[in-house]
Amino acid sequence: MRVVFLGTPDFGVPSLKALVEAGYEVVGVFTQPDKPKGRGNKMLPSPVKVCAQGYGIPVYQPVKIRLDGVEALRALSPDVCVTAAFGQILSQEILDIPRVGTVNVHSSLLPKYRGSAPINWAVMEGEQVTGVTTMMTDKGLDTGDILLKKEVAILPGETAEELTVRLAPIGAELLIETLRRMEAGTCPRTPQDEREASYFPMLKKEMGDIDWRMDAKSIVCRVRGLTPWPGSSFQWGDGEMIKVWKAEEAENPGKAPGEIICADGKQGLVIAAGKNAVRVLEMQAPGGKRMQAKDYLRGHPVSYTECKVTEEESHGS
RNA sequence: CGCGGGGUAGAGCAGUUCGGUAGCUCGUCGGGCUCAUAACCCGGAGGUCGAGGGUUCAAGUCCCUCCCCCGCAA
Repeated sequence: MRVVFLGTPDFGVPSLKALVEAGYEVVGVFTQPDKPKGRGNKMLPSPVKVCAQGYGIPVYQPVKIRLDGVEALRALSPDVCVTAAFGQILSQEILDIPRVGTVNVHSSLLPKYRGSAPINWAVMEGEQVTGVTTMMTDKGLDTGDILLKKEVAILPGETAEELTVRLAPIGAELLIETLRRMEAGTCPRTPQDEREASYFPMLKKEMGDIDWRMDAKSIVCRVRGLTPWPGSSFQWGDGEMIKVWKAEEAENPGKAPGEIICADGKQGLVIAAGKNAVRVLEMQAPGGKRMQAKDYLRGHPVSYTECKVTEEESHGS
């Protein structure tokens, strides 16, 4: 089978590797163009590109595949296309190119958590189980027929970042099984149940602003789900922004949301929330590195008595 | 050359403006107090101040070069 792989971040790498190692003829890899990234604005290739080059597979980086990538893809005459966190929307014209169709590896139990950040949202919503799904891509956003699904438990305290690392190889395995069964003609294919469907939007930086009026459990879930990007942060009164990397629920002796219950090297940092309170375990100040809250507090005495409480601006969108 | 912060004891920091004996909190080790303790008291160990060069009677501090780390923005 001639396979064309489309993917961009780390999540896709195990799938690409699995394809190659399972003996599929990966004739081309599409990935997002290199972008200036990181300190110094160096141009950085996507993880999938690096992996593809390691195998000597031709790499294509159209800005918008549905506009400037169609001919390149057609020229590869793939039997099947495989996508895994590619990051670009495929047009019907693109979907019509591979003979068998386009298989997508999606990191949730579809039809739940459609959208571009399923892992983050599942964690943010406090789910205890999620998984990966392979599906036939169609014109809609994660709406195609489901092929195979595998459930995976979300561990207590696990962050989206950690879960992504665990899910990626599981997705790769499921992908190979899916292709094998498709070739054997034994792969199930079932339409998604729209009544069960849920869609969650792309992450935005503003989602990282901690709203101390929410209950502590939700805040902790968001901290986990928004790791590593955009991260969760709050502001000391009118002072520095602090990024929270790790937190847990704690008791609130009756303080108002945003009030600092304690902040010293011995007791650690505890801030009142809408319900209960949040104990910050790992934090990071601007310009500083990530560290244990107690370590931070030893060298940075805190004089504020409360944190800025997110005001007015209506959330959502 | 995108903007900016930083590297000082095992950890987190102060000290650098204006050169003059290396400080703080915690940890650690020893001792004490206590029914007891993550509490408290006393004492100790632990540092090529990121690297190299320069200026100087004298450099953590001033000058030059380099290495490494981090935040923002994308």
